[in-house]
Amino acid sequence: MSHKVLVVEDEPALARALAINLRSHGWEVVTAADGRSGLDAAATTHPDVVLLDLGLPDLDGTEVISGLRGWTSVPIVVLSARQHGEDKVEALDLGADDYVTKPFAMNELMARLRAAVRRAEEVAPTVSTVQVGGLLIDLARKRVARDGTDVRLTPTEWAFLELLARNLGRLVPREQVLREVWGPGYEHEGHYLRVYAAQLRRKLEDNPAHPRHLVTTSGLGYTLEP
Amino acid sequence: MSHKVLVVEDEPALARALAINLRSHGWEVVTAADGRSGLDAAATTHPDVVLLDLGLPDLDGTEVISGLRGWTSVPIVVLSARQHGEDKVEALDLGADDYVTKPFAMNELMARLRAAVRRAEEVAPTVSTVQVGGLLIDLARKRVARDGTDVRLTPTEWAFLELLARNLGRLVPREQVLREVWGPGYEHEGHYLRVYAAQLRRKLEDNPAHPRHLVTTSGLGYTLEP
DNA sequence: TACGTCCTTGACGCTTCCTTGACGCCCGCG
DNA sequence: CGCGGGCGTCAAGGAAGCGTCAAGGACGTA
Repeated sequence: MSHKVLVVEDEPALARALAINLRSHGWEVVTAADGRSGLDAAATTHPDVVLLDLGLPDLDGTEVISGLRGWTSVPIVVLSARQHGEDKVEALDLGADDYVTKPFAMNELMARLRAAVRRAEEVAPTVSTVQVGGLLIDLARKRVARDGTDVRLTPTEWAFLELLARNLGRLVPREQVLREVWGPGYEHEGHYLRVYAAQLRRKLEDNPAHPRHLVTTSGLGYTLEP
Repeated sequence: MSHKVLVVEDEPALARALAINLRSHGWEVVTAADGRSGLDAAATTHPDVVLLDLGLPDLDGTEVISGLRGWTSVPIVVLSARQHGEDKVEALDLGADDYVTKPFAMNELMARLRAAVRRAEEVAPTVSTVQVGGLLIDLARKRVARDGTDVRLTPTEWAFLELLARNLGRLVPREQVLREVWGPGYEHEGHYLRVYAAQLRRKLEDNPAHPRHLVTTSGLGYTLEP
């Protein structure tokens, strides 16, 4: 299956070249043009690896690394123009996984990204399938089985459930659900949440009136409880 | 088996010479005389490799490379009169796989084309045959047999089926089918999907009205079920 | 030129899904 | 004690997607 890389790079030409090359090698690519949006993108898209240029306009590269390391262990590959060892050491110390110096060969960069993802997966293998009670959620095939038999979900129901499954056990805020399932601009359509949470419960819960897995936290959001 | 090469070359004499030589070496050859028709041809004929002359009348060669890399990872071998490294680097960075400078030896060109195809097949190893129920799908020979007897498919039907077969058991999203079978820009032509899914079912399913192999998931896409 | 193959497009009926509205419940707060 | 906001439920309307048939029309070939 294909992996997702977040490219944080402020120079448009290089960002574009990287995106094209990565896509042609089967990566799913998300780009951000500065540190702050890079941190945001990492939080919302959950990439498998981050490719981070140290020379950003808004934040020092080390701040971005710290900002990521505060909450995620996603592998970080640093890209830098500086030849010398000083901030290489600093970056690696802060928690970066690898370091590539400009100019670089695209082949080498690809190899290092692949290696970073591979190492991370050895430590914590990617789950393409999530099990919750009698529920088996197959993220790759976009399917749910309840006690062994397939359950039919509509596209929107699936998008909702998938989002919760990817954040298993974590509370997903109302606004994030609305934004990621219905798109930006729907952050205040709270009614949708209630309708679709009810539909999912009817299809997935043993007792829809007293859900044990798809739990509401009033005023905040929803959680898929293991 | 024979591979298909798309030759994008504006100079008629050279295009003809290339076509003759390639055919005599067992290649199936499709030609295009400018960038735009080259992109079209790539989308409609699905070559195994593209041989691209950078000096085209209508588009910059780099635009052609980007246009291809937006949706396909077919290997690209660039042909150029310019001796020096600048646009070589640019072409390779944009996602070209190899670079040949004019004048060139036909032998060498052949070897590089073969190598490009070989590398591509190593990255995405070809399972040469897929069996689902009474269907035997031979990816290498581009053939389908149903209960032992050959079934005639049109090129488009084949492209559709091949895509599903290469993702056996996985859901292939509507947009991906449209993009990879009809080319970029056709992502919203949902009607094509219905027409061709029906044709394939008529030819391949025991009961076309209740398909057991070519299954559609409403709003999402199609799956070839083992 | 005539023919055959195949892609494209239109029309129609049917099913599925999204959206929206109405209503009742619970709970905190004035 | 009444009120309002967030939540859960049900149902209806319309929009979008799906399956099918068939008629142009482009293209290559006899």
